[in-house]
Amino acid sequence: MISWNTMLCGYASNQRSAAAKELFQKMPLRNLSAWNAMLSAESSLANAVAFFEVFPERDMITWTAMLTWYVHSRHMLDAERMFDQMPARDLITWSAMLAGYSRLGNADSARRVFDSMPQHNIVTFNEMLSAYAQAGHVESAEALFRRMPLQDHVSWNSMLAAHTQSGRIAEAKTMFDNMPLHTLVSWNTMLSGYAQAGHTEQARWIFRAMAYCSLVTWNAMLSAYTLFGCVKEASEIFQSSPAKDLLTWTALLSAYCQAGHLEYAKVLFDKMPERDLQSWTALAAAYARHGYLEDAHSLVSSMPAQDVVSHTAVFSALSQSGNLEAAKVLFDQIPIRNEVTWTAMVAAYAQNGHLAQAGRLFAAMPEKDLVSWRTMLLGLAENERPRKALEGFHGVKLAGFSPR
RNA sequence: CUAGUGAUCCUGGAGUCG
Repeated sequence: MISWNTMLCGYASNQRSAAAKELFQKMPLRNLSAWNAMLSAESSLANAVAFFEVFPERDMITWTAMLTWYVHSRHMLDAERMFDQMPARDLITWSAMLAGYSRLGNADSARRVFDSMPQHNIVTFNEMLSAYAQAGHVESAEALFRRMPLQDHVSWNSMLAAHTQSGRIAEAKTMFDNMPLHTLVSWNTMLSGYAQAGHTEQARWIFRAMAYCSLVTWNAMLSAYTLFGCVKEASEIFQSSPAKDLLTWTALLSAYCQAGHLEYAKVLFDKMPERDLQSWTALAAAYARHGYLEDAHSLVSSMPAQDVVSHTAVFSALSQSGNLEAAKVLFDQIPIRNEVTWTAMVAAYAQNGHLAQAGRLFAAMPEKDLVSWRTMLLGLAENERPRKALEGFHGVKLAGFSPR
């Protein structure tokens, strides 16, 4: 029984869901542990939901595994629903919820969960740390890092990533040099930190210096090139990488898209062994950005699902095409909007000289970030409203951003 | 650090300026 379950988990961690299913069905008898392992090994949220429905019995692990499916799919409302419905919760259940808000960069909700949970352990501290990092609150992350009762390699790596992801590459380097232990993740973090900061040479150097690497390493090196439109180098990395996953393919796809090689992009897209929302969006956005709005629309309508990003990608291309009327119509039609969507609409109004409309929309935005402020202020400045722009500049500080 | 199921760290898609 134990060895069956061990094999099942092996498939689960290799994402070999079909093999897991086959094994599960061949098992002479299946206990609850086997069912739970199979739940985690499912291939998609939809399959997991269906499988969860047919469980003969459920324990806390079953519920938490299902909740984790929702968390990984970023469906926090469903996760909350699970959390409320389940008969009992333990620290891991709480921790899974915290992880969900952490990934979304929602530091307030994360903090609320963190403060409500019955106890803390190293994992929950790490999750809260990472929530601050994700939200860009590096100082809070540092404070927590120092305050935690002990730090393990995950804490160090999270803190390291907090620095690289906020562009503090010098601090990251110092931290890296002073860490008690370097794991593969630490190396990968530094590699992609240099890559994102545009220090491609340094990234390359690390890549060569690494004794062991993983698919993540290859993908990080790939995106060091795709980020800056180096199609040639990117495809060389792609060719030489020993394994490829969805991220590998999508990274190369977006390199082609960025460089405007739409025909290559399409060929690659058709060759991809699997696609998800992000790969669909990359191609659709490229079509839209290069003026092929029809193709973008037809691609989008054949997509299996849509989210804020895919909607916004097509919308923002339309809003930049000069057709303000069509943009207004689409803006109202989009089922989900976020600050990016709103900002695109504000920019479109401003660029067409409709400052009053832009201002009204800006005031009505549910969330404003630094980019939205900059868009509004530059809109005012470019339309020769220096005084209003200055007033707005004051508002940026009031909103708690540091203006640049 | 070494025997079975659930939680935390690194890689891909959209907006402004650059």
